[in-house]
Amino acid sequence: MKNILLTAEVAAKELLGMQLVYETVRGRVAGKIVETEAYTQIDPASHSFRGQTKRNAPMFGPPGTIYIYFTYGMHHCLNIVTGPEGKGEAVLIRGLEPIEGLEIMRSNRLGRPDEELTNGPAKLVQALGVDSKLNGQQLGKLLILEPGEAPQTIIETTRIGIKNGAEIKWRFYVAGNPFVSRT
DNA sequence: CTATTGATTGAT
DNA sequence: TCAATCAATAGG
Repeated sequence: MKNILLTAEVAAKELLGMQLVYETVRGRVAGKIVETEAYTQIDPASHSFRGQTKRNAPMFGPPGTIYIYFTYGMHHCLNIVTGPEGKGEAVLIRGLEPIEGLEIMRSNRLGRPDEELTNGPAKLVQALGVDSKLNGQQLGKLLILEPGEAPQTIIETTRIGIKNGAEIKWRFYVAGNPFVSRT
């Protein structure tokens, strides 16, 4: 898994087009990654900016560590740790194109049309049915990264929902894909 | 645009 | 201890 050994900024682009697969008791749920954001320790918007704490400890783990955090009192977001262990870098997964397990995703997000199953960081966590029990675990067991086709055009722009570091263009998405959270 | 919701953080 | 903040979403 060479891609997650790279710095977060590069890995975020490499992850676009790859498949995220979650093995559940109800079946396989999978989607293509179409939107990501990079966060590093020198980045004022990153959870790791002020050093390691109990909450962000998984970000300082080895590459391929899963970091799932709880925010706004109601949402979970999924990150994949990149770079060497101890660097505090990760890539936030913001958008997925559903591939497998559509029935499971729909049941996890009742009342939502298919286009709104996975077009946002907290939405895709809910659709996959990912549990905070995975926080701190390694990729490759329940949650798996599988190779895919690199997208033709990648758009680079500013990240969403942050104040500090807002000018840094570390949001990446597949041009024209309907499962990108915003345009 | 606002309400929602609770853990985390930094200031008293 | 208390108040502000927060990598978001849904509904009007």
